[in-house]
Amino acid sequence: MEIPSKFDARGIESKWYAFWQKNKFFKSTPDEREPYTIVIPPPNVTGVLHMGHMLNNSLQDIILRRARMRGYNACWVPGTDHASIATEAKVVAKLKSEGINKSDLTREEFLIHAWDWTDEFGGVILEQLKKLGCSCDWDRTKFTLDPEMTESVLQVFEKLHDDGLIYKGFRMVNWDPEAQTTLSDEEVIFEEKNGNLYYIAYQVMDSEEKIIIATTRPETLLGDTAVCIHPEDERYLHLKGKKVCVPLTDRLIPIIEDDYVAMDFGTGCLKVTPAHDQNDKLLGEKHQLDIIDIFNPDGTINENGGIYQDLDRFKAREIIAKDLETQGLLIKKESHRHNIGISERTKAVIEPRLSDQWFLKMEELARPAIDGVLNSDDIELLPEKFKNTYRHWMENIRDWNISRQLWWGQRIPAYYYGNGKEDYVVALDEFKALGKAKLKSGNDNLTIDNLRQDEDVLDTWFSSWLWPISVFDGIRYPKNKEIQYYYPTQDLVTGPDILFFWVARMIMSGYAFREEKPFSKVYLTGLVRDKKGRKMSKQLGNSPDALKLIENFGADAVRVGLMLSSAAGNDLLFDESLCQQGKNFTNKIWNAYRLIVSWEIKEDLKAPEVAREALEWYENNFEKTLAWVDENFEKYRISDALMSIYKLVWEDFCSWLLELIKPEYGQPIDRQTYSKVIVLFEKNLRILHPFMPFLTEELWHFITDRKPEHALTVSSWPEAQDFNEKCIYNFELAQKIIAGIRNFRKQKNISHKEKISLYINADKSSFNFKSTILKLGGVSEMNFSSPPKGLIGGNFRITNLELFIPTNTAENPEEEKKKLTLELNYTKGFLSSVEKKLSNKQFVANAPDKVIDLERKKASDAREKILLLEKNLESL
RNA sequence: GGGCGCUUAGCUCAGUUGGUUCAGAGCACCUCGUUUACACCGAGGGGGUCGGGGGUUCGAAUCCCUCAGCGCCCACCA
Repeated sequence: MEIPSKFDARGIESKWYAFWQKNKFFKSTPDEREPYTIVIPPPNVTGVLHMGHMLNNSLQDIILRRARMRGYNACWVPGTDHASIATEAKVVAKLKSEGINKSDLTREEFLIHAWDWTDEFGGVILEQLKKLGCSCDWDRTKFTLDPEMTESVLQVFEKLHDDGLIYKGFRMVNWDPEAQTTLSDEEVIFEEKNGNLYYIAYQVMDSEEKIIIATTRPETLLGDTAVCIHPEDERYLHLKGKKVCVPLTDRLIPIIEDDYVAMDFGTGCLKVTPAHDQNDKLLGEKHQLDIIDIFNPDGTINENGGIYQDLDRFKAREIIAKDLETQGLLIKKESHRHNIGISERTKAVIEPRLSDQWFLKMEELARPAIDGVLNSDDIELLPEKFKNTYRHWMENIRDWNISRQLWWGQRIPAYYYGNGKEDYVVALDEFKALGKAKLKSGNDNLTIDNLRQDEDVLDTWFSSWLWPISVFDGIRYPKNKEIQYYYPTQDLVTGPDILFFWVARMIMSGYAFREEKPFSKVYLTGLVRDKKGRKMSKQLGNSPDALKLIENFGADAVRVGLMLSSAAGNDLLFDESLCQQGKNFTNKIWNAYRLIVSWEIKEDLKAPEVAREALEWYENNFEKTLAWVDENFEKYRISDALMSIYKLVWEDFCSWLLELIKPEYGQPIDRQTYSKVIVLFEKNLRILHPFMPFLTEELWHFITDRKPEHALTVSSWPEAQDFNEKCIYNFELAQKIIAGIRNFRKQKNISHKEKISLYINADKSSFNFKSTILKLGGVSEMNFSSPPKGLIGGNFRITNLELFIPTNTAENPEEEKKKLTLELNYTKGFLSSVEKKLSNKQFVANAPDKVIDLERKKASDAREKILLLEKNLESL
């Protein structure tokens, strides 16, 4: 049967994935083995695979596949996140395109649409992970809105509320006018933008004077309830106690004094808008100011804005500025760079807004999480530099706004039975709520109809922070077999962008609800960027289609391409050429296989010396590399591990071992050599398998004659053995000699087909890998002696060996002489510099012995070389 | 504004406690080579004042100071 010379990934990937699935190789149930657990960072249920997912999940798969091969009970729990705000925004947009407004729907109707959408697109991304080769236990797939997951979330809410950690507060929150919900502080990103600083004149009452105030947001003057000056600001002392008129209105507001005002910024005067600024709110509370909210939820001006009602906030800013100008109240306008908060999801400019929201007190929860990561090393954060960021955030942690004015998500289990602020109870369902409400109110006549459930839902992260526990149902059943077995999990692999959103909170929830860390190691990957270093984004269109990549290059190639240049924590500058490199590698392995199986085996043939040498070296070399690979895996230096395997297979196995044992064209190979090569090839496949699962599985079945239900996936990771360092060193010497010979041929224009003879000034008995040099150097005769006098040719050095190759072509003696003289002078110069160093008393006194020995050796080598060069010069 | 980190070959990065794995790897590049597994290949080669300056040391890519450039996180002086 003809084997194609190019490896075609397409045909085999789905075949092997189905095979693995059918045999339940990825399925995990608790048993007597040690578990190795990873929970997936759940992607957005309606998301599609992007480069970040590919990187992140390839890493998890590589780590987990190796663990599985090493005999652990490997369990990778997959799942998706309901991503309340992102998904709800998508559903709203879709409905809008069908002519349906969210506001026209009831909550129940909207949720039906949302679930339809989820059922239609949900899980697409999980199918895409299968294409990548991810070895998840799909029977365990979870969704953060699954009934039991939701129940866990509500149970946690109830507990935290009972413990007094969850409270309701009227606070300044981040309002997203686009999604019309509040956001947590973490969901707001700040961007430096150009804006204007407007200088506006406020007429002081009972005075001719006007007071000038600088602001970036003139439209908020509609909500001004005071003007504030510094109590010691001499410029304004005489205005104390007076009132000013808010421009464009007839409202009078007081001038108040507070040392919060910076005298040196703007005009030293501040307008106070308690409804729309955090600091103004504090000022307002301190000075008991009125609060005038001027915005509707969608960011338009409300009825408090008089003639400006219904204008969008940015339009209102424009028009108000213009009106001020016409009235001569806009003194000046200067450009000003400042930070603007933007919604992470919708990119809308955040509006600070006062409202009733639910908060979670964080300080107490943070304490064990700080200790576990920073003091006790209970959890390891990789790379370590993130420890600092983590510390800073945790030590300055603020209460978490967990309520969202959305419908898609877990509805807050608070039930109101009266109109008072505290007239509510928290319970898992309305029946339990009723009982509690009767008890709390003392009113036995309450019925379910008297209860109103809070309208808000919980922040998505309030369900995902429980993920490592709730996927094993450890909230509802803390003693169940699964959670006891799989928890704490081993590794968490995710991007640094969700360190606070998710990782830190999981750590807190782990200690809070299990009194134990959720995972031992956190591996934070870099961000995937394009080759120009720009973030990948839809707008830029620089994000390659992940599935297209798999189709074009094959999943193995894409995985290798991603891993080859992604050191932990470093951003990955992705370029398709990386995948090409991966594809070239798959092809190289494929062709090595083709070569091996093309050999005809002859049973009574004796193994040639050169094959014996090569195999001995490769066996040792393999063990050395394996030890290094294992070490890198322990340090989570996955790309380094892959690189050493890459070189082992491509250079050592293909370019050296196979070239050495390859029989002459058309000749058979002996059984012994063949069997050994197969064993070694199979070992290569095993260490390659976590990186390239499909290709290796395919080849493994070709070269082994195991039963069909066996698989490389569930074979074993090779156990590192002792190796002979000396053997490896000697082979390297032989490699250098061969390279020297090849260089020599090139210089002297001697074809590689032409046999040469070689003189080496070494003891024959101490010289290994003779046959290797004979074969790859094209050497017909090796003499372990100095060349006879008068022989024409050239010589060169490899470490401490002197080599001489006779040639037929006569050298130009003058040229040769010149070259030798040059080298002689150079060596003499080198020697004198070393001797000078050795005669330096300070050096001899302070340098360690091994350094001095080294210098002495350098000197003696140089002396030897000088002698040799002089001898050669003489003979010319 | 505060904190953290980075700067080594054309590109992406290694470089552990200062001293033989110290100037490295992969890719790219240049030269040569295809009846002989693979041109998605082979053999060979060039290429770096280790961001600049200063210091400590017998010895610095590595430690200290300083300057410059870049990146990240945190922080609502309107």
